Amino acid sequence: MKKNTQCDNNTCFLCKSCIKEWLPAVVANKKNYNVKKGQVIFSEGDPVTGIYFVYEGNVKVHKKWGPDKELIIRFANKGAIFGHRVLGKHATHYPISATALEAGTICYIDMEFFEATMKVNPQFTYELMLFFADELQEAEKKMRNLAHMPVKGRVAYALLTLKDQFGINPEGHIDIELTRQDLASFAGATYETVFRVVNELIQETTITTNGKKICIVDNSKLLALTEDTAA
Amino acid sequence: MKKNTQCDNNTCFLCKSCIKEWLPAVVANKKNYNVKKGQVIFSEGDPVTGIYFVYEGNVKVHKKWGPDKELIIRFANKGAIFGHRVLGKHATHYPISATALEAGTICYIDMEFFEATMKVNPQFTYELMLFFADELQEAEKKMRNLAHMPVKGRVAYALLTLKDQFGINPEGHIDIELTRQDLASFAGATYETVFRVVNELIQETTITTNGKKICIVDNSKLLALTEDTAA
DNA sequence: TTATTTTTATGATTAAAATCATAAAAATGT
DNA sequence: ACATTTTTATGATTTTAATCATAAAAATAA
Repeated sequence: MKKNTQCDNNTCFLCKSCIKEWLPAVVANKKNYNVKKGQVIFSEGDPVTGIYFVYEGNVKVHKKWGPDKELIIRFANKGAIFGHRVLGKHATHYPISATALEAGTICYIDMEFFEATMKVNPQFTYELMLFFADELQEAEKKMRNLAHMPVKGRVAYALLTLKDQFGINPEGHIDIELTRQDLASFAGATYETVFRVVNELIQETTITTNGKKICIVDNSKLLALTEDTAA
Repeated sequence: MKKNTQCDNNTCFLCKSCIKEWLPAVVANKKNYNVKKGQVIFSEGDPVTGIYFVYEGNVKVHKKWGPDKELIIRFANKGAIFGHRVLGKHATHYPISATALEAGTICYIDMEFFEATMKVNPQFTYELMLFFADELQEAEKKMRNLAHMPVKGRVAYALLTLKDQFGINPEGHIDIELTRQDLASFAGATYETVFRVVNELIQETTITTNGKKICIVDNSKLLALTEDTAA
């Protein structure tokens, strides 16, 4: 990984949540890397060495199944931590992969320093714990959806999640561009099925698309599709 | 809830992870309740008032879908915490339900005291964070399984998980008795499908059953069914 | 700027699992 | 001990979504 662009030490979850006196230590220990589109940052099964933050760009966190299937667990955008599942007791290898969706800059903190950070910053550890609790809630909802919600609902849910995380840009579309395959992997379905479902949503004027750009026209319709009363 | 059996203040995650000096405060603030089989401890959507631990018995944590479907997220057995997802930022209502699988005793800690406990016990908060990280890893694996693994693999995975959590009793079977419906809800499939899959597993002498008792005969076969090379 | 790879597009077919229907057995409450 | 509810059992049918097949368009690399 090329090493040049430096982060501003004021963007990521770590810099924002640790006590100010600790920042010089962070600066001394952090390593910034430039990543290019499609670059694999770490891969499922790699031995754990540290934890990452996004400074610029977007990263997908995914878990593979067989040679050509995967589920995208979440996206990490500006400021977000990733690779943190390795904090658990028996975590010696990354249980997931992380891949850059576009060119950007990431920040790497080795485990040793990260653990010192937690010891010195109980408030940070507390915030991390709260963050995990939120992620767990989200994960549980997603599990339930994968088990019981039809694909159309899951695609609707995926779009709403993307809107929440990335927002709507001035042109009115969700501010991230994913391939249909990535959208499918995020919704937990195949490319073909998601392709068809997206077409349906367009037909019903629930959304409009322009290449990879997606615009939510009828939010309440999407929302309705995620209800357990829909089906 | 009836209130009689008292816990020994030495079993649950809280009592074991907080500093000893804090125990009297715990004892003063805890509330023990006896629950009977099938009793709903709290229900999805109820306003949050506190956090729970299991002293005796087993509890299922589940999330509903429609009027008659659910996904069992996990089981809480002796010592385990449950209801803890409410720690997240915007958590004012329980995102899941908890139901006793058998008669037992639970311990209730109100949120205010639980938050004080975390403030006073950074080590406890740290352990909680690690526990969450582990749960997240497990949740991600389960999501991936629900998205891509066939039902047979998911049932195999469920049985292995149950074995890990509850162990094998002297008679040689997994030390928890679930209805087929609960096993199905845990695997994220319907009763009928799981019923058939269990029959297949019996035919192939991978497992044997005796009513609700399940005995794993060929662990490696079950394990193989959970591999992404199986399908 | 041409070649190669990736992404989108779409129909046809198959497979997996859910749904529907019904009955017997077991467990539980009174 | 009997009535009621829950759980197990199993076949038939339907639905959903995955798989297979193929081609065009778009993006990227040489």
